[in-house]
Amino acid sequence: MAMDTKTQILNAAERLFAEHGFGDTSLRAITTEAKVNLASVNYHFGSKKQLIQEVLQRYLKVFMPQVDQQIITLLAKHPKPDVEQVFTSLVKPLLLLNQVRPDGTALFVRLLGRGYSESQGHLRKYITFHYGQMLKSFVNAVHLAVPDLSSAELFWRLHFAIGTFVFTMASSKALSEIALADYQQQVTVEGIIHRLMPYISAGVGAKAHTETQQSNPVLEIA
Amino acid sequence: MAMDTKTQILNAAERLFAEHGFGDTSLRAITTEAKVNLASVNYHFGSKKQLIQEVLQRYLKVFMPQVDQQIITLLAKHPKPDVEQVFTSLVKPLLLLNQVRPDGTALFVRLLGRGYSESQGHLRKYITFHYGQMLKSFVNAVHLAVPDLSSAELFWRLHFAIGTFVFTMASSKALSEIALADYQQQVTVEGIIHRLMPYISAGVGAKAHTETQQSNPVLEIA
DNA sequence: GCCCGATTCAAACAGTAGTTTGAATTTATA
DNA sequence: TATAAATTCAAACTACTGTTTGAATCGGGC
Repeated sequence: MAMDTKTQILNAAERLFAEHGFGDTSLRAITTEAKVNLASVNYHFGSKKQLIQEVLQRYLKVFMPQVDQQIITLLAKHPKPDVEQVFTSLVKPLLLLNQVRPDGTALFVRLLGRGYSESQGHLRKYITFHYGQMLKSFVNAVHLAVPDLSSAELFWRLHFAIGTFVFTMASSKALSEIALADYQQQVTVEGIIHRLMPYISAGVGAKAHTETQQSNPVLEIA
Repeated sequence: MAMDTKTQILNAAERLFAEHGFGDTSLRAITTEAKVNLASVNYHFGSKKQLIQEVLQRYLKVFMPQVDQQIITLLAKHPKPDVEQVFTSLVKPLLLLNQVRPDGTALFVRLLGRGYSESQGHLRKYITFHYGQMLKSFVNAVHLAVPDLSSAELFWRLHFAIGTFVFTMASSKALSEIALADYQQQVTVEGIIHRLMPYISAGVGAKAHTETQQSNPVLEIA
């Protein structure tokens, strides 16, 4: 059946993409793993680029509305949430992805990491375009938690947070291996996510340093 | 003269590597930019991989001893430094790289970002192998600043910090463009580095969360 | 049973990659 | 200046990429 082939491709692709990255995973590797013909990727998806999008979309369409829901619930209970509450509201939606696919949480966060590192902004634009409103709700919630930060400073802090998260997840396999070898720690993606929360929360919530410390005046624009 | 060709290749390579990444920069693009023959890369460097190493090595061999020096100086003055002091001791060595090459600081941090994201651990191993002792000094200094963290927790925190730094630097060009368009901020790499310090310091110094919160017992190893 | 659209398949295509070759040329040495 | 080594060069080589082609095959509706 047709749907089988399509799903087999998606499943094989996400595994290989997560492990080796998009650029270093060839369609031949995917179709071999999926036990389907090479041409079926272009038949069912049109191109490799669209395949990548559909791989991510399977998770994003579940994840983003869940986050939106969590933020609404959080703000209803705590109109002035603290930073850790806001970021922790990402955890449940992330763990829920294990119901989308076996090991879905780990796959998704690794794919996200790959996407951000490899796609020179394509993924950021894609998410902004398709989920712009939900993104804004989240940013606003963070701003409620750190009202003293300027919008510009918040922009930087959030991208620092994305960097922390995305890099850690993209490297999570290597890091887990080191942690096991050097510290006898058996690590799961879920464990890493929980470990990240205090770091990101403290970082985003840090008192802003002497703003515009060495920077030139910002005023040449009327 | 031979040295000219070699240097021209290094200069062209680092610029293109920093902008497009290692994988997406072809030797043909490098040799065209450097106005030298294609085969001269393999003649002078042996392979693309070795070229990448030499590009990084030009900075690492200056940067790492400088960091070592800074840490020694810091600990002499403050045997119990705080987190921000330790991380801020990276700033001067970073800025010094502008004397290695024009715009050297920006080039180096971007190359480092690319190296960490693209080379699946090769760069980490390379640095550990060649600069292991200096690395340990730095880690020890951080541990002095956050003595309450276990070694394992410190391991994670430091890799979170690397992630923050490396991702931000690899994306620095895109982020700067957004900051300019959306916030009329004229941003320099030096400015970003200073902006990172409070975030990273607060993150690494954050109180450890309920350690082994949901994790399974670690004890199946005798 | 036949037909038609959907799907699969092996094969080839066009483009790019890093690397190698061997002759031409430049540079240094004596 | 003659010789030998170092370097440059155009060209080809091998390998791999995503994509396309056109025929073979499959499945459901008449």
